Amino acid sequence: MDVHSRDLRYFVAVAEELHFTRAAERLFISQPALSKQIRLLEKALGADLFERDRRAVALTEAGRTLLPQARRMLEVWDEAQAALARLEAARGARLVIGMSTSPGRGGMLPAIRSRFAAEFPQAKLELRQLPWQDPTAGLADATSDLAFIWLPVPDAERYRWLVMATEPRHVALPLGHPLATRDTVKLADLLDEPFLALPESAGPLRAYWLALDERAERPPRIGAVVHNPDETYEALVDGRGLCLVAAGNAPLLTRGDVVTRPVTDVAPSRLVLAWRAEDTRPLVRGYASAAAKLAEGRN
Amino acid sequence: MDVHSRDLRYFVAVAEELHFTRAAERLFISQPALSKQIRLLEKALGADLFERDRRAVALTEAGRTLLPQARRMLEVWDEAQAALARLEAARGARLVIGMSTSPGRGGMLPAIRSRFAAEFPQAKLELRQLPWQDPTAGLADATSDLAFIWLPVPDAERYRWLVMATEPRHVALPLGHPLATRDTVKLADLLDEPFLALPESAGPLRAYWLALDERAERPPRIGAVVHNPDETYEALVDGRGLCLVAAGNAPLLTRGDVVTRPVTDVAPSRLVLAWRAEDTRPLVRGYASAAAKLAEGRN
DNA sequence: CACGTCCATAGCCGATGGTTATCACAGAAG
DNA sequence: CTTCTGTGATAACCATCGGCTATGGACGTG
Repeated sequence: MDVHSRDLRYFVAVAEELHFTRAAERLFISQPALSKQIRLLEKALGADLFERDRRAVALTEAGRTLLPQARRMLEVWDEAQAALARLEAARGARLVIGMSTSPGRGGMLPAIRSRFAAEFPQAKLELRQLPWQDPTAGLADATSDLAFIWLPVPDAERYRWLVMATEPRHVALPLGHPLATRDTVKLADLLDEPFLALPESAGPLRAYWLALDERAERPPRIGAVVHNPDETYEALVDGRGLCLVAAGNAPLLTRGDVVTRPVTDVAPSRLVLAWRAEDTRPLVRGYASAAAKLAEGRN
Repeated sequence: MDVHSRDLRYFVAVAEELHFTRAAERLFISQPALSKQIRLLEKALGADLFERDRRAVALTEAGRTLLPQARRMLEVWDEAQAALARLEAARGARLVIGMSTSPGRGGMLPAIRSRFAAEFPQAKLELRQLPWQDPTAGLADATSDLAFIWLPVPDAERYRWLVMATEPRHVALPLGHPLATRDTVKLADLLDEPFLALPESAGPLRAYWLALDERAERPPRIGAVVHNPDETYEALVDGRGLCLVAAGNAPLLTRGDVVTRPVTDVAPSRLVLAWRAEDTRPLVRGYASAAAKLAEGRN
């Protein structure tokens, strides 16, 4: 009998959560899909793996027998992929990491690099800053292999990602602005102000940083379109508008006559490490999993 | 990235044969299907596994890296299934082995039993002789879990099997029959004789033992319909007809006034151990693989 | 008793994994 | 040189699989 490693992942997830709905969430699939797959696995094995007792899910003896074996299968496969990744690395493979804004945030980038290098010492990494016309920082046109970008990602089903930071959004203003005297502001305070906007090509991300969804019927005035941190800084001190910015990106703008203030009633922003869904090269996954271990440690 | 163990089996087969067509045969799939799956695996891994050089197929470095890991994955899965099978056995699971005729053949049955018992000491085996109305010896109605039967199996896609013996066919005759003086006979010698036939319900198997395909335009005369070895023996000594019989089954009939003679120009018969394709219970597979090891040893 | 929680079922749909038929090409044979 | 043979790749097609949403039914709980 054959198995799909996916089904083993599903099984392990349910065995760990002992809760189908939660396990399904963790696996990013629907609960019925998970139920069905587990049922099919049980049918294929000819043995029940879980005892569903209306209110509780428990492993059967067969489930307890299978669990360590399933984990081992998954480990062996991980190891196989790592071996292939090391081979790629040894052949001089190079990974291009794109970013929309420097991830900064207390050495996140070097921390990932060192974890990654520990496993794939020979792999080469190349970092690229990309202008904001491309909200995927080079993933879309495959000039980057992975990218640090902001949700929402356009064409979301084409990508996979890992949330690296969830941060409140601030508003950036020139020092002389009346709101600069406040400690915090509300979105309502900003609705009549001109905004700096991302280029049209940024799609839903442009809307997101203009808080379009949250400003109800009040369309924003666009003071300027900006393509990188420097342009943004200049537009701010010029008084051409203000803009929302992730708390962690505030340092990029507050270098002289610009300050940022928390906006207390907008949804926080999420910085993610993303890659193309169809790009299953082990080295790419290797970088992602180095980042995942780090993100885990931080949470 | 996920894998299907089937794809790993395919990969290992090609790596061992270094020949797609032969590997496909071994895997019981078509060559294009195999080519496609290997291509997809390579694509998913982002690395070529084979170098196809028109006349030769060779492993790439990535292929050589993956091969031992793939084997290990498959081993771990085998072990997982064996563990589940042992669990089933420990719970008192019972396997029913049906047979159309006693397999005999120098202790094949005890040999399989002892191999099987070595791995699953607690499993119970039950042997059943079934009359010839059912050419699947109880598989069709699930009263048997595995069965020793003869090809061709009706509804072939519902079953899987393992060839346990390939044997020339003899003709069984009463001692006084004119052909009994010959050492061997040809099918042509038999075309005008009345034949003992399996019941209609035996389907293609009835046709097979009447050699319908091989007698061209000469339909057989049916002397009697027989349902088990005893009936057959009696019909033979009664002179109601003669019949083809696998060499290994000759001892069942040659107990007194019946002899058998090789028929030199009919295709040999194949005795198989069969089970239902959808029955993937590890214990069933365990019995089959005990039989497989034995069959290997014999060939 | 009404409600919420949670797993199962039903119906639907695109992707996957198989099939057969055919191609393109290399080497062997004539 | 042409033809035949063996091999892997490609194309077109089809059933099954793995996902989704919507809904059901059996509990505990307020």
